[in-house]
Amino acid sequence: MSAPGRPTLADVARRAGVSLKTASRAVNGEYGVAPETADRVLHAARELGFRPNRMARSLASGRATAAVGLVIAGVADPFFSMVAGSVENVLATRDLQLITASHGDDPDRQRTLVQALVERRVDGLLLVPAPGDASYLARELDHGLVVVALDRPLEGVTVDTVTVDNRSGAADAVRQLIAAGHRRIALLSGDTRLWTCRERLQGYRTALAEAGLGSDPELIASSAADAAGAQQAIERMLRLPDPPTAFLATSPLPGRGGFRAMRASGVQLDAATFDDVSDPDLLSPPPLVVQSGPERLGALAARMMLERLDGFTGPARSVVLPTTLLDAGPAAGIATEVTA
Amino acid sequence: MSAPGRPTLADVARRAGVSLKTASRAVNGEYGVAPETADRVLHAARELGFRPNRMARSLASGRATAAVGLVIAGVADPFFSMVAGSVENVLATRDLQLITASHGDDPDRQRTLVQALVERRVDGLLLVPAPGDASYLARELDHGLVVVALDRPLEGVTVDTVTVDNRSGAADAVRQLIAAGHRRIALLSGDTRLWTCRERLQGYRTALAEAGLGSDPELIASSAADAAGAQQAIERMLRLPDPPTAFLATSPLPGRGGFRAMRASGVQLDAATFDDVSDPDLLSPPPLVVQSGPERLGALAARMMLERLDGFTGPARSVVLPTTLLDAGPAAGIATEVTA
DNA sequence: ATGAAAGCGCTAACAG
DNA sequence: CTGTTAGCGCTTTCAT
Repeated sequence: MSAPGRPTLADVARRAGVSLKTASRAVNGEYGVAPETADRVLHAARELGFRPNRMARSLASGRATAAVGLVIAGVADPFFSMVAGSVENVLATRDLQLITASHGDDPDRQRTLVQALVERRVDGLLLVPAPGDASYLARELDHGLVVVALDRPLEGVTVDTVTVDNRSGAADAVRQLIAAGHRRIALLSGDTRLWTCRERLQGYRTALAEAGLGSDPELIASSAADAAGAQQAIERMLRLPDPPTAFLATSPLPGRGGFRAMRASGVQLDAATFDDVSDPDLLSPPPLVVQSGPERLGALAARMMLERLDGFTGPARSVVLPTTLLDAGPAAGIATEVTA
Repeated sequence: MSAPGRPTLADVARRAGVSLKTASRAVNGEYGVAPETADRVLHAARELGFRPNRMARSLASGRATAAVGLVIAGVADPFFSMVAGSVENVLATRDLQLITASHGDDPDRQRTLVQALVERRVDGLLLVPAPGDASYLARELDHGLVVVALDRPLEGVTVDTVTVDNRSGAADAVRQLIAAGHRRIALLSGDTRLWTCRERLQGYRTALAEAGLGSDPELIASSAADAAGAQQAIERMLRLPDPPTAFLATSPLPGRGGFRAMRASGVQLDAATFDDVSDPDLLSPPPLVVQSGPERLGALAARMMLERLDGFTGPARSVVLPTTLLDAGPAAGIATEVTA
């Protein structure tokens, strides 16, 4: 009985007895409309339930769409959802809408998503790059697309980038474990196609080398991207003649797997893990947490994007943020046991 | 040196030496184009880096925008991010883009967001309603907007809704605590403006009443929406002459607060909590977890929306899903202590 | 202060 | 098989 499609501005104009242009002016609150006329138009609009069509608007005006795309590995992942949250907060200050999409670290999927967003003419693209070449973006950049990479660098094109110093973060954590007396430190790595994981592995190796401890391949589980895989890996390592006394997990999931392994086998290890954002202090023993700071990453990337949208045209900037080492509870307790 | 704006279909047509319409057909892979001509057009498109403007497309064709809005309390919240993830998965099967936005339980903000999404002409709206009246949606429904509410009912309009049986979930958890011997069970409630929290409170009361245990106001902390508040509340309760021996938290955050309180005061309580999605089994003691199942909620709501988009026009449906009670580890241990 | 005409980038009818 | 003419809903010129 209703819904003959949505009312258009023409409908509003007709109902108010004015021209299309006058209605447009009134609705947009522009100058040059008699207060009384404007009132009449606004009234008509309200009665009709008029909602301007933003697509038509930006098509006609050539102005921006006021939407930005956020392409991440996975929305459901707490780390990335925190990134999304902080991005949203920054964007909301400018009434920019967020179109989110996940590529699940699949480069082809990423390409598809980027294309879809370009076809929607988003003003900008915030990207947590999937592994692999992304030089196809060059063409979009040429056509004026603003792209900011975050958490990982983008391969194949040069754009504003904000990452964290993963190597130092991992190295610091390992150094602290070594200082606590550990000599056999396992590494539970997430997907090694990921730049972040590879960097963290480097940091791990560096810190071990510094201390004159070679890195034992048997203590490196590089295919333990999920909790179950990591758990098995640790359980296997615990059966070694010279088992680990501590571990570093390059992502939260393997870290949790490590804790499960401890639980299942009744052994206590000192733990260090990256980016565990859900109350790591309630775990026992409380792990060392290397924090990338997802909110900080997202907020900074979003701000860099806003600067570009505001007209900044300098060369691509690259920001490398330091990680924060959170000691969820001193690891000393276990450590002394080990050294004793 | 490049970027004279994006190439349009007209540019492609000109370069390929064909008419606009032919170019359109070729680009869209429609019938009725000589293979050789199509090839020429596609080539031109590729060279120019042509990307169809979807806004123009849907404006001209009157077809849908292939975008749906997801308005939730907060993207950064793990529960809602899991909802978002499952929604995205379902929508991806139809190449629908997701525009996400958070209202932070502010009804005004929700209204603003809904309006913005309507102005973008999203095909549908998935909504975790903020508290308060939303009858303004009636007008949009009239104009053909498809709305599906999830996790909470929408006040003021009748739309497809998918929620869970919060009362039974809470009651079941409390019953189990009672069965384990507890008589003094605290309630840590999140924001009581929220329907879910109020329902859970009801369930809590019901289960206590069933067992002939009145609900003691001193054991109900209804302003403990965050972890810190809940922690303080529990710590206060522990100083009561007759302190609680267990608690039920209506949301994950208060639940975590409860665990912090236990830790800080060195007291062990049996715990039950709603929707703690991050390895509750690693907490000690492992809590009972009442699971709303965010993925299930999101996926079902998304599917209901797809049915509507596919033309289903029946009356509004309301699905109430059962919760799942996850026993992260038998609570019996502590319970026997209590009853002994 | 208001309006008529043209056009944004594309598709939808109809022709040829 | 291909092209022409409208027109989507809105904003621009440029008049009046």
